[in-house]
Amino acid sequence: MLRKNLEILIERCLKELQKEESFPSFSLDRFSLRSPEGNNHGDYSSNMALVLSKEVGRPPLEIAELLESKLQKEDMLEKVEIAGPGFINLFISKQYLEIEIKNTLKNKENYDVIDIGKGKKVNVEFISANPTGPLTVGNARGGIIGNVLSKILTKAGWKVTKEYYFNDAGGQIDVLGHSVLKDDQSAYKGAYIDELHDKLKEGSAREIGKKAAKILIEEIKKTTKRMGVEFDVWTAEGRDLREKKKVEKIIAWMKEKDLAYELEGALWFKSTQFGDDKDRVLIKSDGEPTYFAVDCAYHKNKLIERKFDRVIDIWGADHHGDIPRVKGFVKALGYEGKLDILIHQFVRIIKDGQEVRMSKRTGNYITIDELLDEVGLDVTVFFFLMKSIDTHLNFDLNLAKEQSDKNPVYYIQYAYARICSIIEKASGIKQEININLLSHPSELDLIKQLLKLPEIIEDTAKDYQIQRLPQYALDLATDFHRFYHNCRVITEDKALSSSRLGLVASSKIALENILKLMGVSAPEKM
RNA sequence: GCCCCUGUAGCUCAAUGGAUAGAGUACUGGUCUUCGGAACCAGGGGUGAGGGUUCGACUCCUUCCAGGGGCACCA
Repeated sequence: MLRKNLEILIERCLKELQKEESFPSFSLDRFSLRSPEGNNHGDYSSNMALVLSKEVGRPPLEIAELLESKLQKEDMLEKVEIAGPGFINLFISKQYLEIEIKNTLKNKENYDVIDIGKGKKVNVEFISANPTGPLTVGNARGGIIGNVLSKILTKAGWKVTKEYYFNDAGGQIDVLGHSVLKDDQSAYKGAYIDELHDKLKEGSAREIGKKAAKILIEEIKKTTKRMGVEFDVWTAEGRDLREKKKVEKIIAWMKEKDLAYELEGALWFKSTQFGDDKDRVLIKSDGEPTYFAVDCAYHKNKLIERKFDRVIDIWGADHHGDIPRVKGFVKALGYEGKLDILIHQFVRIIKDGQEVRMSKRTGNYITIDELLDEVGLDVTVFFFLMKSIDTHLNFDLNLAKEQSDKNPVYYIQYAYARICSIIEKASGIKQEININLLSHPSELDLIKQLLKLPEIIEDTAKDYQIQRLPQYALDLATDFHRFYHNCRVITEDKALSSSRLGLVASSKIALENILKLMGVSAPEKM
């Protein structure tokens, strides 16, 4: 990996300087090594001279010069420049690019596999909507985020379990039963309630609620599959936690550790000891455990019983208030730092210029299935992925439908289809890169872009900023289209054709990988 | 009242504290058109307002303005 090898090289040079110039020692993660935006700032740029200036006690430019003198001797680099206030700009040599780009052809679709996870276990839990109705557009955002993160983490060397957690019993399911019966305690409305009403007639509200939930969870499974999500584990609150007495066990543990107390007939968890702004009820005065109590049992199950090294919960913005209590509990368990809770902001649906207030209680919502029917999976996925999860996004259905023809996702898929077509046409030509024959700027830009995919995966596995992926896919497609426009692949010159064809084959692997990571199809023809 | 998120180009959104704030779309003009034109190239437009931190701020701190969400013995 290009950036990784640069880091190793820089580290070596720093160590030499620590000896020769009696620099203090420092870890590399304090510096940035990034691909600068502007032209002529090199392929990678380091700010370390700027950062080190104060503690070394020398001006940035002087430190930069010392490093420059070391780095200049390296074969991996074509050129080292000092610029601006003290940036060290690195230009990668063509010889080194050749080694890396040939590796992509050798390792094929695995060229971007990295191992920062080191085979450790991570649990990604997402969507987790209760089976009281069909999944809505709001659930789609969480689904797409969770799915992509799971794929990224897998590529990055983690052993990933995708999990859906739902309620199969309790108050909400009783309400569902009443709704299906359409009695005076009914709450949910919609076409699916009417269907269930015709189907389920015999039994109490509780029994009917359970039956309805079972049917609905099967529908949810179909929908998630249609979204391209294959969950590994479906955890049911009643079946997997409450009936197995896991709630009682965690509460007994809390009492034993003096983390719970009784007040006004209820049992409370001392969450203020762990950073929450007030204590939280575990057992209500009617003797029933709260959702929070079950959630404690669930997190203990994930962290301790199933031994996940990292647990990621992906929640909607309406649950942000629950973070302190759940994190507080995990801290009490002694597993602080192993739980990441990701909050994504709401999706507001605009239809015919009007906001659709989504509510299962009013029967007013757009389902994922409707969205997929109208807009299609590729466009939907891309649309959500392009935005940071912190964005409050407006999803204008009319606009999405109207604009699906000019959606950027087609630009990327088109590059892929184009590549497939070239490769088919060039079936008799060898794919063999000779870097000395590739000298057009658009060829070298494309090569450097291809080599960035592992870095994209590493960064995203660490900071979860998934909007980086569509951004990269667009950049890559742009570099390919530009290359295509400037450099004819199939020519009289056999050696040149082979080199360019090798580059095309590399591009195919990269585009296919990034499209697959996002959950977008890679069509050979379109 | 308290807590979380957001405010960037006409619109939808990017930008690990870095250099001249970038894409798409829309608009204007151009290229090429025998490997797929759903292509390529060029242009105009800008960080909600004020203060602070520092070599350097869209980014961090603070005050204010505007919008969304949350503050249950619901789940």
